[in-house]
Amino acid sequence: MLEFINITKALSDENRVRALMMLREGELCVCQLIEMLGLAPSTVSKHMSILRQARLVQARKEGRWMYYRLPDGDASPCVLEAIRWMQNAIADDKKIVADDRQLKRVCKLDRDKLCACYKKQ
Amino acid sequence: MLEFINITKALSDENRVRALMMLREGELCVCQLIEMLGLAPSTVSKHMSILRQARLVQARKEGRWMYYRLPDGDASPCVLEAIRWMQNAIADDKKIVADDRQLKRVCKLDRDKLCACYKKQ
DNA sequence: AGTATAATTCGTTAAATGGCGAAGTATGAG
DNA sequence: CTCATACTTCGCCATTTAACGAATTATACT
Repeated sequence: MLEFINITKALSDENRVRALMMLREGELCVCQLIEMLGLAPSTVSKHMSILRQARLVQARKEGRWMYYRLPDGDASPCVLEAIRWMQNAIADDKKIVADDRQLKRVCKLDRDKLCACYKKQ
Repeated sequence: MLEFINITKALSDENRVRALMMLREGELCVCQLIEMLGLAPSTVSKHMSILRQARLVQARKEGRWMYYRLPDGDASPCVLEAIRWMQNAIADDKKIVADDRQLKRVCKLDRDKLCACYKKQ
């Protein structure tokens, strides 16, 4: 029950759901997520830690960069079903489609431009 | 997206999830849900209206009694998938199993005893 | 008509949540 | 070693949420 409620709570915020959907094609680092979501770094970090606690994402640290990705196949059935349900439910959503397009552009930026998200403030 | 978030929000409260699970065997009236959840009538009513707004339950009024039930097969795929996921995820949960047992007892009480939930206060 | 009952709506309160910036941590570059 | 960078943690504020009791609505019973 606790696992289930943790997952539904994690999925009950639009920005977290958008972040999860952005990870469909593969891992992203936090500065890419900051750029995409348009939120403060601290806010994005908090969101990712909530997703991580719900086991909806896995994390990998490489040097200064933290990468988040969807869990692999050996994750709990509850988690895997949740992700499948989410993807089926909102893959065609307007905002998600727009994010998909935007993400392609963001992924082409080099690290300097990406991390310009910090300098914006 | 709005539909999806409404559903995840509705599912992110334990009492609402318990209520949904109690409806697996068929419809229940509000006083039965009050008895089962051990919450104030106004609180239960609010919970059911949230579930209803998310289309996770349907309602039927018969005289003074309001009955809630799970949606039938022609509900939206998003809703149906959510319910299936929930049931798979927590059918074996300790609290849910305890509720199942308790529900059998509550269903045997006659209306007078059931609606004693109002007199308790 | 008048009363009792089942449920909902309203108003309030305490706790949780999402947001931010400032401060802290850890890693790489000079 | 020192500094910049990528991220996280902390402390704060505004909003939302879950809970309750009181008041209200709707339906039956007498």
